[in-house]
Amino acid sequence: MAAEQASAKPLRADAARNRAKVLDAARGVFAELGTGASTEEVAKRAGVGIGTVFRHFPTKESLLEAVLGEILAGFAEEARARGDSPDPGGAFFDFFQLVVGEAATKNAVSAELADAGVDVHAGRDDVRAELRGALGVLLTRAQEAGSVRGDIGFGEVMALLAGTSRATENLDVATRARVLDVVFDGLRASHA
Amino acid sequence: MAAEQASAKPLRADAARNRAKVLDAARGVFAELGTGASTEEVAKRAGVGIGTVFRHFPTKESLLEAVLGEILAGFAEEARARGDSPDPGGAFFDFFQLVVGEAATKNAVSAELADAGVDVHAGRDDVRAELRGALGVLLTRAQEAGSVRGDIGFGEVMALLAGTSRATENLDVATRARVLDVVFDGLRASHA
Amino acid sequence: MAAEQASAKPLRADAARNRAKVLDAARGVFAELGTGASTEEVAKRAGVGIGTVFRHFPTKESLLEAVLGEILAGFAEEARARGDSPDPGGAFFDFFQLVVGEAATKNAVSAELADAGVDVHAGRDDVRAELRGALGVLLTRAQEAGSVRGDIGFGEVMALLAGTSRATENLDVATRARVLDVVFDGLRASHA
Amino acid sequence: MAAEQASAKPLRADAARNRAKVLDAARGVFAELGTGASTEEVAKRAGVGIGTVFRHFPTKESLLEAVLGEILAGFAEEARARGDSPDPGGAFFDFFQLVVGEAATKNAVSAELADAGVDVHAGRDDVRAELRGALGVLLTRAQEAGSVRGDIGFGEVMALLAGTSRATENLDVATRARVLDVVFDGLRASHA
DNA sequence: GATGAATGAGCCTTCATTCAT
DNA sequence: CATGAATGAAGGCTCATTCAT
Repeated sequence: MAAEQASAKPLRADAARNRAKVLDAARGVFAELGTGASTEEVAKRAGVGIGTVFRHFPTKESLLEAVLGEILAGFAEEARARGDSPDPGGAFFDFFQLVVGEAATKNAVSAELADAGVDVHAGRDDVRAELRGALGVLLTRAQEAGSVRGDIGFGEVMALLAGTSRATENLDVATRARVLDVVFDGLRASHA
Repeated sequence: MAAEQASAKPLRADAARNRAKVLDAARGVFAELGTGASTEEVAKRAGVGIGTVFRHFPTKESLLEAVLGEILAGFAEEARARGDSPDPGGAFFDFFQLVVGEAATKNAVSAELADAGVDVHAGRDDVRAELRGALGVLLTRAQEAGSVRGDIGFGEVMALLAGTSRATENLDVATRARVLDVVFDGLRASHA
Repeated sequence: MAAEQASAKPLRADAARNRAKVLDAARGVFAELGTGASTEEVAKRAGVGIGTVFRHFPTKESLLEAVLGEILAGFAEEARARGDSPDPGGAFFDFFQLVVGEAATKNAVSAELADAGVDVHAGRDDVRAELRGALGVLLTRAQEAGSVRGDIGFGEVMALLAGTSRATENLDVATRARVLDVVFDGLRASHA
Repeated sequence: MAAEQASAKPLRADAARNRAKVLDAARGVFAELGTGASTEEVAKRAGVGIGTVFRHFPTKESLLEAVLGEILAGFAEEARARGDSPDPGGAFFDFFQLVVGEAATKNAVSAELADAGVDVHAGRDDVRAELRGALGVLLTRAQEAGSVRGDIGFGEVMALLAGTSRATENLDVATRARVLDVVFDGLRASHA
């Protein structure tokens, strides 16, 4: 009654633990091996039977979605945390850099980020909405503060985020910094 | 310049024709269906037996590489054609836009473009060198003309090219234009 | 009537209730989905956990057997009820038709009926014996009354019952009636 | 040019041989182990790789259909061969017995026979049509000769065929003979 | 006793690659 | 050289059965 939290079933303690293990393993595996990695590999890394993976995520696609959801949720969280920063511009660019940096390590992140901008799969709309909301705040405030050009919206930022992440994936730190600098300058441009 | 058939075999006329058919088909198939498309599909579209595909490209990966090579070669060509433009800045941005636009249609292009920036696969170094040369000219001239910031090089441009292509793949035209505008502004920035 | 719990355990009230629920559900599920239906489905329909199903029926096969037993028991009951009919021939054919009609609805019935004629699985001999007894009475009386040919026994009737059920499963009513008519005429034949 | 025979591709000699081997193996495997037998088993018995089975029959279902088709075609052939017998009644019953006898050995036959009566799967309509034609002749002639009752058609006969086959599958010879006798008498019955 | 999460063998199917024709 | 049949590893997914809670 008090804290029901999620949606349907409370999920037994061990089941929840396994679900988390699987999700974690999946994140790692897909990051390292790409989304083409086998479900078996995920199971192995999670230290569970393959049946367990499929019990929690009845489809490979659903597993992918869940991973993406987690990532996006994490980003939304980060965005939210910066929502009332006294330095809106800094907060926005800080967030941008964080996301891109994340993608540098985990290969799959950017791939999935790309999907996140567009729609594609149902069910994750909630997470996407959250991210849209939190990032929207960041963006709007930065624009109002004059730190970010006013002629772009959520869609453009997501695309830039995904694109820069992708572009940056296998680059050395210095080059990555320069690329990011270019994009940042573009974002600042007073439309010119 | 002089010598045509780089390495060993002169390649009979019909063989060369088949090689070309396969390459064309592969380009189309991978563009439409992604790199996950089956080799069989390529053979079918090329109108040849699957054995023929494997005779010319002993591995699926080698076929992918060849396709990438073709794409890069085409881009190198385009870059070269703009090498002595009286408007260096225009030439550079024109080229950039052309590449990104191409990727908008052919999904696989950007995926492969990504690899092109870094090294990854051997054998394609020659094409990459050509592209580097031609694009280098475009970039340098644009920088000398003050149209592009001076603190970036080939690597950064390739990354931006790849990233923007990816970011832009599934966007509507208007959004795509805006994203491109941001990147362009970033590239123009007087270092800031 | 007298003795209820045949063999070992008295079985707690709720346990017995669960057993019944499972059996009922199984009957329905197998009838609708065929014997290939999953045990999980049975559990779901019964409103119990899958563990409960396996507690009562340690094997899917044993569950199948139990279902068959129930069906046969039901038939035995029907046969018994007609055992002292003043119209032995009518009783026999009436029973035959009843069984075949049942199978028309519940697909699995006939499949299992087939096994019932022969031996196959142990443990169900008691039910089979009951059916054999009750149907035997029906048959013998019908034969003595001259309504059914005398050169056949229980085995033949069971085979005919199973076969006709099967044959009749997916037929429209009219055709089914005609097929039944043929078999009935054959059963009546004075050996000829 | 001379004998094109089939439909699309002439099929290389070895390919045809393999197709036949697979079909034969499938027939045997499904007969012995039921239609639930694995495709792998079929491949093993045929002495080919599993890929070969799927090359010829892209789906397990298509393999099943092919097997059924072969069986039906064989029956159609037998029926046709008896089409102009001087003894129409004998021809009909002879054929009936032949089919039922076949089923006695090969378990799957009757299972598939059942489907054959109704429609179920497309593609096999041609074989079914042939059988319908040939058996139709047998039936009509037998009816005209007064050997078979006139109030039944192809559908009834197919159902009886399938049902009797099923009923008879695991019976000893004597019982089988008696069951068949009953059905035959029913078929002869002057409508009664 | 009941529950349902965990397990893993096994199934169908795809596809890169090889090789006889 | 071209062809396409053959191959078999690998992948996604299901399901009977076990066992900790």
